[in-house]
Amino acid sequence: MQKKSLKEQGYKLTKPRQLILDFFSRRSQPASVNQIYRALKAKIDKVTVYRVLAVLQEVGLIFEEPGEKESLYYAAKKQHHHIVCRVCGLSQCLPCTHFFSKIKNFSAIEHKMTISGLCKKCAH
Amino acid sequence: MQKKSLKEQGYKLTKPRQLILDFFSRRSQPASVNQIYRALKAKIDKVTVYRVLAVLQEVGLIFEEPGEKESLYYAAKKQHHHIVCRVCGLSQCLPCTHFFSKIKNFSAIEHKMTISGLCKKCAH
DNA sequence: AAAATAAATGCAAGTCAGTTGCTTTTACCT
DNA sequence: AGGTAAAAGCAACTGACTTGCATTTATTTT
Repeated sequence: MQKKSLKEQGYKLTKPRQLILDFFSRRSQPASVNQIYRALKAKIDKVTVYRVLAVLQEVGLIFEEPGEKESLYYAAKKQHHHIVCRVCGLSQCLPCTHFFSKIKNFSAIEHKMTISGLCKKCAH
Repeated sequence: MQKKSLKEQGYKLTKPRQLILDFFSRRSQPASVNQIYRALKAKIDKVTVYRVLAVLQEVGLIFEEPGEKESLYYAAKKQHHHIVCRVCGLSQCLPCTHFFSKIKNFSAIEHKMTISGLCKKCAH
């Protein structure tokens, strides 16, 4: 189960970490730092949100996502494709297998694709 | 030619705008705001770089690009696909027709694709 | 179960990208 | 050349994210 993973990798299972894991277990869409912070404002500091997200990412429990409006998005599952509304930032995930053919309720204007890896120089 | 386009669309052809257009005519790869600013530091203010880039983009002389290291990248030609080195930020453009089969000198780790458009709610 | 301790949190202050307001300068029109 | 609207420059601001440090807390040891 999820909660063991943190301990297994030598991290403490603290209240803020629990709260953010719970947040993601209740939510299927990606979330920005601010969305997470707003949801937990009463309970944890914003700095802590950043730090917890960094740890959870390191441990592989959440993943960074590209988003248009606010800069960093995170999600509980690694997903490679999404459509993002340019106006309100609404983000919808597309399973790879379905891809273009399944886009609904969106007038697609353009796409951007980035393949990140290591160039010859940096690959040692 | 390029320089007419600005005037044709009702914009003045000022020194900062010339300098940035020249910068792009000498450069085939995308550039970040800071790269542009560093190259022209002696001659124009950073705020001006931002404002000129906004105008040139509006007029269609340059285009925004996704980049990994510094946030905003601009290029003189609209290109949809690139590979970005996670370590040094080196960015290489892929003509759509060639795509994956042509990637050289890169060990691709993963890709991200974003289709941006308008969701039902925002499309009016 | 209580004390010890290393790690994590919270707070304050800092950095860095990008923006805004306002005064001065400049391209272009006559 | 002179007038004027647009653009540049400067300073100060915002918002995302980071860092340093003192306090708190989850786990270890007894």
